[in-house]
Amino acid sequence: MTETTRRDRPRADTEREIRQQARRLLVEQGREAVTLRAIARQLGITAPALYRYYDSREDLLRRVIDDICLDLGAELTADLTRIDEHDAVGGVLAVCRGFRRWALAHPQEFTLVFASPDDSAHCEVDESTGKMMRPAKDQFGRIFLNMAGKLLATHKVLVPEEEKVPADLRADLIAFRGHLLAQIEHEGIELPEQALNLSVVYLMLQFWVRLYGQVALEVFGRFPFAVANPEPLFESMLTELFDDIGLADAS
Amino acid sequence: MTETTRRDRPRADTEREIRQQARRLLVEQGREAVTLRAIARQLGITAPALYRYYDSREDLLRRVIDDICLDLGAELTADLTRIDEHDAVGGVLAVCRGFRRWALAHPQEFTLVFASPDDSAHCEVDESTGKMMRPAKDQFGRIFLNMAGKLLATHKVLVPEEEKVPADLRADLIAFRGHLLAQIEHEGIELPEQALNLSVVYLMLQFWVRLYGQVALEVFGRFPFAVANPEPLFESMLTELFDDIGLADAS
DNA sequence: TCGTGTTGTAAACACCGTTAACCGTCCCGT
DNA sequence: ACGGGACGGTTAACGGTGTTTACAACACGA
Repeated sequence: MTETTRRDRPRADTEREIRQQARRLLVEQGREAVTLRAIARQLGITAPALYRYYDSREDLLRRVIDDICLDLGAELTADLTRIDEHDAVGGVLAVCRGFRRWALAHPQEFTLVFASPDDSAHCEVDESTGKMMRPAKDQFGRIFLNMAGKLLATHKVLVPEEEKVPADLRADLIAFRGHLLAQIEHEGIELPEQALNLSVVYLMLQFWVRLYGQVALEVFGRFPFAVANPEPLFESMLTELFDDIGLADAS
Repeated sequence: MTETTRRDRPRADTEREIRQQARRLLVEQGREAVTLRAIARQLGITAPALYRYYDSREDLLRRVIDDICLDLGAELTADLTRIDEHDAVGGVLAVCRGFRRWALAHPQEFTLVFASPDDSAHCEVDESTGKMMRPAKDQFGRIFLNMAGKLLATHKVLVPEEEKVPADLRADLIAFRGHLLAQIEHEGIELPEQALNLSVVYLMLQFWVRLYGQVALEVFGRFPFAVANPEPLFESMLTELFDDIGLADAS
C-alpha cells in the first residue's frame, strides 16, 4: 500500500490539483463560489495550507486563468489536427468555430479570461529581474494568428484600399506586424513580406472584433432580441468575413 | 433646524441613496466591494436595515443595474440634444460615440450590464400577475434603435443582397422587425414599411455586433496587441460601417 | 543527531450576507 | 384618548469568507 500522501507527491502536482478544483468550482457554481475553503475542502486539507502554494486568492485565480488559456489553446490545436494540413481556410474556420464552441460551453471561464475589467493583466514587464510576467493569456491569439498567417502564405487575399487604414494606427500596426512576422517565422511558415501589408493586419484586427463581438454577445445573451438559434447567425458572419477578403467559404 | 432625519424623508429617497452609494462603491472599488455593510456605513445605518428596502444583495444589485441603464440612456439622450433634430446620421454617430465614451468612463458598470454571464436577465415574463419584469435594461438598445429608425426614415440605405440573410434567422428577424416597427411608430416616426426589410434588420444586428465588439475589447484591453490610441480605430470602424450602408460619414 | 526546510494544523481576526428578536415612533380606527 | 399596527431602525447571533500567526509533524542533509 504505497498510499502516497500529499507530502510525497511533487509539489507541482498539488499545485495543479488546487487549480483544477478551483476551476471545477468556477465552472459549476460561478466565480463567487471559488473559495479557498471550498477548494481546500475538495483536497481534504484546510484553507491556510493553500498559502503554501499561492500568495493569495487573487494569485491563485491568475494562475487558473493561465490554465484556462492553455486549455483553450489545446482544444483548438486538437481541432486543427482534424483539418487537412494544407487547408488554411478550413484551419481558420475551425479555430473560429472552436472559439465559439468553447466560449458557449465554458461561459464562466470565457468571462474570466475575455470579459473582465483590465486588471492590469498585460504585465509582461520583466526588466531582467522583475518577477512579473505572465505569458499564456493569448493562447487563442497565438493560434488564431498562426492560422491566419498560414492562410496568408497560401492564399491571395483581397487587400482593401491601401490607405483606408487610419494614419494614427500605422505605428501600432507596424509594431504588431513585426510581432506577427517573428511569430509566424518562428513557426516555420514562409510568408512573403508584402503579403502582410498594413491593410491585411488591419483586416485581421477587424476580423477579431467581429468574431469576439458575436461570441461575447451570444455568451452574455445581449443580442437586441431573442435569437432562437444563434448558430446560423455565426456561420453567416463567418462566410461574410471570408467573402470580405475574397475567399470562398469552403465550409 | 428642521434637520430631517432619514425617517422623515419619503422611502423612495432612501432607496435611491442606497443604490447611489452602492454604485459609488462599484465604480471606485469594483464589484466585490459592493457590500451591504459598506453601503450601510456610508448611510450611517447598520446593514440589516437595508433589508427593509431590498430583499437581498442580489436584489439590490439588480436595481442598481436598472439605474445604470437609465443613466446611460439619459446621457445618450443628452448627447442627442446637441445634434440637429433632422441630422439622423449625426444622431446615430452620437449614440455610438456616446456608448463608447460611457463604457470607457464606467468600465465596472459596463461589465455589470453588458458583460456578465446571463443571470436569466431577460425576465420580462409578466403573465398579467407575475411580479417579475424588469424593463430598462435595454435603454441603450431603445435609443440606438430609435436613432436607427429615424435614419432609415430619412435616408435610403444601401440594402445588401436580399437573400444573404440566413434562412434560419428569418423568423427571429421578422419578430424583431415587428418589435422595431411598433416602437418606432410609438415614437411618432414615420417609416415606410418596406424601408425596414429583413436585410436592413440583419444589417442593424451586424452593426451592433461590431460596435459592441470594439467597445468591449477596448474596455477589457483584449486587442491582440497594444493599441496606443484606440480612438482612431473606433472612428475608422464607424466610417466603415456607414460606408457599408452607403452613407457618408458627415462626421 | 542536530538543525533546517517543507507542509500541514488550529486559533484567531476582521469582514461578509442574512436572520431573529426587540424597540421606539408615527398614524389610524375605535 | 387609547390601543394597535406598520415602519424603520437597532443589537446579537450564525455560518461563511480571506488571511495571519503560532505551532507541530515529517524529511533530509551535515
